[in-house]
Amino acid sequence: MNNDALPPGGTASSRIFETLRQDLVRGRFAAGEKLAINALRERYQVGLSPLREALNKLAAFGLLVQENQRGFRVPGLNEAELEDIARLRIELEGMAFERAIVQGDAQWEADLLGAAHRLKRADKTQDMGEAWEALHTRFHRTLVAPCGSAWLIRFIEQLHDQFDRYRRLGANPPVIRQPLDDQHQKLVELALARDAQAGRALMGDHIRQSFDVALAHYRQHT
Amino acid sequence: MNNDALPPGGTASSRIFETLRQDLVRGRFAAGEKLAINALRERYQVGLSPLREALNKLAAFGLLVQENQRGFRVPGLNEAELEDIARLRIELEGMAFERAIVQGDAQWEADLLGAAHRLKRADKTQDMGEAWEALHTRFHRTLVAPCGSAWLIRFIEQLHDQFDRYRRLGANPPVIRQPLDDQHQKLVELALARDAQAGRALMGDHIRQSFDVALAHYRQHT
DNA sequence: TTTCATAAAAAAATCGATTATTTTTAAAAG
DNA sequence: CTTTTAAAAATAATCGATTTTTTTATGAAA
Repeated sequence: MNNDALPPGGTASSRIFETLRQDLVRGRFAAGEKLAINALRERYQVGLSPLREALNKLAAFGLLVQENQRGFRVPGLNEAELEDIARLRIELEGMAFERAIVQGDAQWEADLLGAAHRLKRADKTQDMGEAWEALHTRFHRTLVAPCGSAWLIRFIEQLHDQFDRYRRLGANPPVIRQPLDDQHQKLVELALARDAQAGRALMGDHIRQSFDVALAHYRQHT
Repeated sequence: MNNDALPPGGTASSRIFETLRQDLVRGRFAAGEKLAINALRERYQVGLSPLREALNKLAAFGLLVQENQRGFRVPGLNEAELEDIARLRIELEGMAFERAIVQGDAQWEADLLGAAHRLKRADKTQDMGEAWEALHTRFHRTLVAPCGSAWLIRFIEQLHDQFDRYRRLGANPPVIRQPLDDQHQKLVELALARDAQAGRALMGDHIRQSFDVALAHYRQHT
């Protein structure tokens, strides 16, 4: 049975792109794995042209590695790169959150509270599934949304996808999640208090803690 | 006569990608222009499949805008975005140069001197053509090369392409170039002196000055 | 055995044609 | 006139087949 039907709407190319992006971030493909294009065609029930267009785009975003004349493969994982990604996240998301705290308006405060609330509810009720993941992504997106830089947001989201490849290597039981969730709450408080300096600092701490978790997952995984 | 033959080597897709990337940065397409795929096919003498793969990749890098079901267009230009790009360049290239100064080895020092020398010679002898542009790009790439972060370099190069769309809107006569070229020289000196702080600061100044030039070009252009 | 060359198979890349969607044109209705 | 509708044209997206290149398999020579 085919459990990989694509979402409706848009072009075949854009749908297979988004589906593959998520599957890559979720670790449905092994790190370093060579992608068999024909198998993908089969699995996702999609034509060759839209599939190749999506693969090319994913390679441009760094979610695949493209080698001329020898197709596409899933990028490998390694500790040094995880450090690189985390370090850059600290810089970029710290910068973005600081700017957001300065520039965000009342609507942003409301959005933040909403996103944080939905995430917190999912923390308790759900089993850390994809629903939680989607809310978590949205929460972090909201934190930096009014930073005023489209390019900064673009880079941050790219790094998030990369980071999540490591973070999602293992499960996050409540014991692990608790301190991170508390930080989410405090990030909102600092945003509402308009404390840009402290906000940036806490964002750094938060990413460092997530890094520790992701690193542990990575080490256990290998 | 067809003056747009593609460079040899690699796949058709990779060649048309690189050619289009350069043509976009060089401003051979008007900002906001809708790309007529069939015209491109003709102009660059390339098949539809590799062409579309290249366009998809360029869109992922932000050098094109893709709209589902209505093809590709060249992104527009506007002052706010130029500011955004410059501001991010200051942060990211400043960060990268600072790290490079700390981490770069003797080979880097030699590379820097070489790249600076070739650029300086081109300043005097050439007419600011593509040869100079290539050396200028290489010089800036060398400055940050040993920063230790592949992702940082990736983002910096993306921003460079974007920035150059503005900078190359107009010509840079020697009068304009002189202070910028002097800064190139001083950047090398600070690198050799291992003054990371001052290096970062000067990199910021340099980008700010380039921004002024690019902004002037942009305003004159519209 | 190992190395090298060659043939066969597999996979990647490309092509040309088809299908689907949007845009333009032109005519009809208000 | 302006707006609406329908048809035609143009363009984008996709498909299936072909070509090119790489990888694997096979056997001969060192």
